Amino acid sequence: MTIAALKENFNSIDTSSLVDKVEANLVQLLQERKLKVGDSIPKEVELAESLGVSRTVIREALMRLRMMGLIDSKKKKGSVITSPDIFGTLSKSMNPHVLDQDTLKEIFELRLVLEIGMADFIMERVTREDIEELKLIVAEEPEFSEKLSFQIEHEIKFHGKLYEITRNETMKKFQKLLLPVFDYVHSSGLLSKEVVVKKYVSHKGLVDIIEHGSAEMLRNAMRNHLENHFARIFD
Amino acid sequence: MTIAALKENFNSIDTSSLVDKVEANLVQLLQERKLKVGDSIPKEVELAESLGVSRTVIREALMRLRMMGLIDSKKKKGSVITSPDIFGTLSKSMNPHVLDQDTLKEIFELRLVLEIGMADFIMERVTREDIEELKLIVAEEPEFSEKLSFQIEHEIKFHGKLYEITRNETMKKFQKLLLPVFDYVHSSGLLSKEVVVKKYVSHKGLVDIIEHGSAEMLRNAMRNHLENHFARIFD
DNA sequence: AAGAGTATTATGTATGACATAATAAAGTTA
DNA sequence: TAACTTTATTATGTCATACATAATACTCTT
Repeated sequence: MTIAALKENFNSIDTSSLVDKVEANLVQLLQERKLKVGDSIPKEVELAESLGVSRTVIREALMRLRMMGLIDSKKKKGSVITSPDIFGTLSKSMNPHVLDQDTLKEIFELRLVLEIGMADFIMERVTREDIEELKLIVAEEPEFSEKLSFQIEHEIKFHGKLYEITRNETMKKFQKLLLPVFDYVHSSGLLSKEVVVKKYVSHKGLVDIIEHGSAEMLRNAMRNHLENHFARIFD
Repeated sequence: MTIAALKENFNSIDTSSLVDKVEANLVQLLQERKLKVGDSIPKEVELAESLGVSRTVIREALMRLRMMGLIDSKKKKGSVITSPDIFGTLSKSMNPHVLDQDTLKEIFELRLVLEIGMADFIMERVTREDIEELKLIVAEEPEFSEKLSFQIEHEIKFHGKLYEITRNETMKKFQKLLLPVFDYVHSSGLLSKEVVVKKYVSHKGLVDIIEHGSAEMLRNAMRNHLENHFARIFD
């Protein structure tokens, strides 16, 4: 047996706590029984008895499930299955103040990646109504002289609509999560370079392409539109 | 006051439990003190005393922080600050078996978005060594006749390397998270359409572009490379 | 039969106790 | 003195019990 194999073996000895096991147990139970949303699971004391552990352990395990968005606990009612919201969990830790700088920058980049990459989904799923709405939003675009908060608000509205067009709820939620971080990185002095407020492809330009262009064109236009941000990242 | 405003107000009445408050309190404490990784926080009993709640509540709150990846608890040592791993939290709930079908499909899409969108970061940050490594990986590409598991393994290796080239750890972790889901959706009968094993831009083609082409070219090539997947999603 | 009041129930909180593992301290041997 | 072993300490992990609280079910009154 090699050293590496030994270590592997050593690491794999069961170091998990009781709560860990109970948690795994419960998750397994949930997926085995194929429970529907709204179904309720056994009471804490029942679980404690049937699994042979204290209610404390059960409670901690249930709390984890709750944090995972698998269940929701109500007094008297007990715990019921809920549609798991993967990003609900994340939203807690996605706090600019608790994340280190490197991670913050990386999240900033992640947003750029998303917006460029989602072009195909926008072009595939955009409707007549979406385009009309986009045009409306663009029409309301604040003047360059107006308050910064207005401009940011408008930015969010426009790009938020783009996410909506993808008809991908997960992506939309993800964006909502990234937003405060993006904002934070953008406005705090985290990025060395200054903001160059050159005008590249405008929102209007993007809408035109969404209406008449192709996915490929949209990708390129979006890349150009985001040039200000990219310029701050790359040398 | 409008109905909506009323409801807003109504929802905002403090319905949070003690644990919620303590949790918020602790998070605030951590960010205020600007604690470094490795620093330890007060013991459970101390916290319980100073905040005037039971140890039970403290423990539940600490467990949440632990799930957020903010702290790590060791016996005797107490709890210490850790570099928050935002996706560590997610990995638990990112279980194909507990996610509903719609979410699974959306995650499938998310991966496609990422791979197309990250072209700029690849082109910006790729090194000579990366390209050599990519070439090596491509050279090892299994024959079309070989076992499917080999091909999948190779896929993961190649695309994993691409994520690595972005030098974005967060993105890489995110991909690692998405991987099992992607795999699950791909192989389970979740997508209506069959897999069309037409050959589009190959891995080798992608490497060529990374070596000699532009970000724009890479985006288009990647889109083409992923056509098999897109075809299964779009009608 | 509708409403008010009461009982029940399951989670939320509090407390105290012991188990366990990691560390520190003390002691032992070369 | 240094290295090793044993013992003590400490903080988290687990357990048990009791009471608080809120949501539901039940009963009684009118």
